[in-house]
Amino acid sequence: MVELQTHPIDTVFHALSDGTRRRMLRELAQGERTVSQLAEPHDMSLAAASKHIKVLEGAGLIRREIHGRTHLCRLEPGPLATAHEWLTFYERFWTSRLDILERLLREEDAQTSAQDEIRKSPLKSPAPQKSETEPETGEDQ
Amino acid sequence: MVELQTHPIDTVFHALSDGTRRRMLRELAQGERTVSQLAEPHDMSLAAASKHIKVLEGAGLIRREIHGRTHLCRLEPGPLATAHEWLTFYERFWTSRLDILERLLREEDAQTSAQDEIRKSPLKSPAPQKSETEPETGEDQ
DNA sequence: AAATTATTCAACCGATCGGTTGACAATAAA
DNA sequence: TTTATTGTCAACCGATCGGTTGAATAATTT
Repeated sequence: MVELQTHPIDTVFHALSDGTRRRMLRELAQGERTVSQLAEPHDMSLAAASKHIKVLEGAGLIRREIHGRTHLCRLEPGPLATAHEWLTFYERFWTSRLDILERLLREEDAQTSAQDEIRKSPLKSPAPQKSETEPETGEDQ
Repeated sequence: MVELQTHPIDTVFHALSDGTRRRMLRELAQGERTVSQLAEPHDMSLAAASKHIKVLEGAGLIRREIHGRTHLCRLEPGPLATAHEWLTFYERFWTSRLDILERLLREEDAQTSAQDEIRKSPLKSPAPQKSETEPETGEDQ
């Protein structure tokens, strides 16, 4: 048993990296659900869904209460807050006006310097550079 | 080639689920870095680090500019903003006073109703229930 | 031209992932 | 007491993950 340290946030981000599990969280945002209620919309065996739920539970994203033969799950927002906080560290990179200006300058620089030698100067961008300043969709699930 | 749809945010959360990659992002928050600069602090082969960098690139979290034989990487905050936004949906669950009250009531209810029958009422919590209201560490990496 | 440096690629490895199936345990309903 | 219902468990499967090594590529230095 080696058990090399796995940071808790590893398991949170891992849990969130699966669409099925994200949909389950969305469902739980509406209120408590049993295991079979959570499983129902997903095209997979109950056992598979049960595993997903266990992953969410392992990440601390949900908690379950056992009432007789049914297990009631509810959202546990703590780890989501932690992940949110973690990402907030990078907020300045997508909000700061300075940074936007910086990026624009870099792109402009890339265009004008497309033909000159790239020898010692460590900040040129000769790559194809498709205009991608807008953040991607976000969407459901 | 089946290629079942993988949501972009899947790859973002997956990229973030690894400590090595999160440390690389932190490093890139300080400024641009070459592949070997990013690899250096990590106890693994350059090839392994290179793979991590490719994962980050695949998730759109970084972008690289090739200058001769060196690859300069820089942070691309868009996907981080997307993930942050995604998590923001759940913000009300960890901020709302109403929700805190709700949770407190639920815990109190659990204590007082520990001995009465749990038959038809769908909102009882008889589980051991260790007090966990505080969000976990957050920390570095 | 030869040697060094920066990086990727391809093949391989064991571990983990996401799914299946079939059996099982426990509760609830007939 | 029998029968359903709810959910887990264990074993298995192919795919992906995170790492290795050795070779290849490409640019720079000597």
